[in-house]
Amino acid sequence: MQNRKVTILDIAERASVSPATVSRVINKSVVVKESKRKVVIEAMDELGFRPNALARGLVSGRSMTLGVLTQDIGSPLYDNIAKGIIRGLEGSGYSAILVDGLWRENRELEVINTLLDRQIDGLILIGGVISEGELTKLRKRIPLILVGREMQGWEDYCINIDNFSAAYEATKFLIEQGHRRIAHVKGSPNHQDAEQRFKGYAKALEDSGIELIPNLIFQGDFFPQSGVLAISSFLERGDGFSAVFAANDMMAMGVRRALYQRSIRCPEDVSVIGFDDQIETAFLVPSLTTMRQPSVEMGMAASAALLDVIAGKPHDLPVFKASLQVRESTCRTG
Amino acid sequence: MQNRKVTILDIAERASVSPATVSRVINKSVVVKESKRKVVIEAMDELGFRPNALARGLVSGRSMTLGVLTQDIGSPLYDNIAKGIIRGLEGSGYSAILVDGLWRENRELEVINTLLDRQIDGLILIGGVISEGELTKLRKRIPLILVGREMQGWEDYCINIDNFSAAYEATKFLIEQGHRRIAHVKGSPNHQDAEQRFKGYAKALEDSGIELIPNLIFQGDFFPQSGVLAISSFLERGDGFSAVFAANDMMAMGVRRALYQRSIRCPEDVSVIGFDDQIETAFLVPSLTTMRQPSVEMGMAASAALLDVIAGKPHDLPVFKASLQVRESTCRTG
DNA sequence: GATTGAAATGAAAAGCTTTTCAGAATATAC
DNA sequence: GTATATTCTGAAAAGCTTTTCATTTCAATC
Repeated sequence: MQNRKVTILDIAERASVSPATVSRVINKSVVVKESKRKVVIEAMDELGFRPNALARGLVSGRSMTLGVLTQDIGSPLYDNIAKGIIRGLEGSGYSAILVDGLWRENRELEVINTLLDRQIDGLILIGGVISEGELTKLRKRIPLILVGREMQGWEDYCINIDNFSAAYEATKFLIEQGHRRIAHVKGSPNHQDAEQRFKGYAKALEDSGIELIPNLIFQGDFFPQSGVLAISSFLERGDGFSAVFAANDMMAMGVRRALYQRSIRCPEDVSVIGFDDQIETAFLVPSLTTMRQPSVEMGMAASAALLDVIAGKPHDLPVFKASLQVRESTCRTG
Repeated sequence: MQNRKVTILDIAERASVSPATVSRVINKSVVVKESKRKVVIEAMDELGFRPNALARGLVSGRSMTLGVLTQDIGSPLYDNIAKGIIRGLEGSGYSAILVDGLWRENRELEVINTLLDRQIDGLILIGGVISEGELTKLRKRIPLILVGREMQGWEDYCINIDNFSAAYEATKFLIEQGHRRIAHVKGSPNHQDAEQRFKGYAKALEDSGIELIPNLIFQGDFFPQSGVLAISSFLERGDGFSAVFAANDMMAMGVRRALYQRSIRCPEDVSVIGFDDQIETAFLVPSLTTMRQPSVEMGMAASAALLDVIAGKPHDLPVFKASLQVRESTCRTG
């Protein structure tokens, strides 16, 4: 490790100017005479000077750091949102600290505190189970954007697709294909999007005069295995079904797998529809019909909006819509 | 936003002690008399004091922040490594800034500089294409761990599976199953692991006295689509094959998909083997035979090692081995 | 050439904490 | 009760930059 870091004072000395002037050159905050500017730049190059972000943040009050709270790194949807967020920061001078909350409120609050300690300038929450009360407190302290989650009266700062409508549309699509007995694999309990998707499913059935059969609802957890278990459960209980709507693609894969193991053909015997449109879904056999969620774009919108909020500029959020990707895993029935 | 942040001075005043004493209470660096300690703690609680990490980092020289350079957020393997890294930091007081290098050396060096500006205490590189020269410079400046990449003479700081041997084993497995014409879908050019996997494949053929057929090698990019293109290419060129070894699972899915579209059965007509063992692979139809890579564990080992290096303690890296997961996509031939 | 105003610059403070050093308080030994 | 060693504590410096404020420099005007 090298001896001592080169500071703005070293530059000042070498360029025979005051530290203040060096700072002005770096930040272009005030014009400095070209001759001095040049000699300062040279000095910086020669000494390989890089300003200390900690010191800058301390005095300026802007750390140029954003906090991003995701819930579970490695989950395809959230990773894509995070990717969009980080991509959207490119060229802005901001960096993101990524932490995960593991869908536990305590943990979420704890890691948010470590972010606040680091004097982040803004915060993006992806999903999560923090209570509205805590969120209200939080948003008073720091510029905040919510992705994949909604909050009453805070719509201008939430980025989400309408999960209810999207699930409604997915279910409606199955109904239009002639399906009457449509099973549903729910996402994790307490996940807002999972709840909304379930409600959209239920409403679509209701609007079509189809009775909702509790035996055809399975409480999953967004992992593929729960799709497998769901099929076991449905079959065991004996209520027939010709279609399954899974609250995400991974569970749909599990469903598909379980059908295959029991020699139930997809889509001829049972149609399967997923949610999210993970990149792999188009390559499955059969390829998966699913509701696409523009996750990367949503992430990018989140960071763009947050930067505007921080800068005190007006921001507007694009409306994101889920779109049905009809592929091979669904077909007309009866 | 609230008026002014509460500082250590406010606490000092309220507790009628010096700021130094407050600092000592916070850091437990020196014992302070119990009576004072108590009153300081009370003052902190009442005022909701949280120390400013920027100021701490500036004076102490330790930012308690690590940099993590991944290449492409959203890639299953790397996300799992990142997950392991972040998970491994839990309870250590360290946070991670995650940046992506997009497999472009320029970009990688640039984002590393922004990390260094933030006075990170250590750096983990996941994959990447930074030249060995630059790496050598870098490791003199800052504690460094490489994951998913190797460097001559720097083995103590690299965490990786032996991609060559793993690919050798995968190919050997196919050969033992009676396959002679084994195609290979390569990973992205310049990716070290992709190269190694190809070499392992080639060596296994050679050791078994099987000629390597250039027409049965396809240059992929780790995305599923290249698996599809690979099959087109193989078939077009007319050299028959009974097995395909894809350098990762996503390409294997593409391969599987393309076979299906041409009514080539898997595994009866063509066996397919992947690499990485993404969570979904066990649920595919047919489930995918693949080389498992313990990605999360590798990430956790990386942060554990880095923390040791930073602390000046000796560290030792576990050896990670890929393990073949035999599933349904492969079978005996001939 | 003196005067005025604008532009450029420097000195010093500020931002918040840790750490050093010296001094005060307390305990121990005689 | 004094001398000595120990334990605590506070003042001040240090860490590196930005920002304020005052001053200097310079160009423009009369």
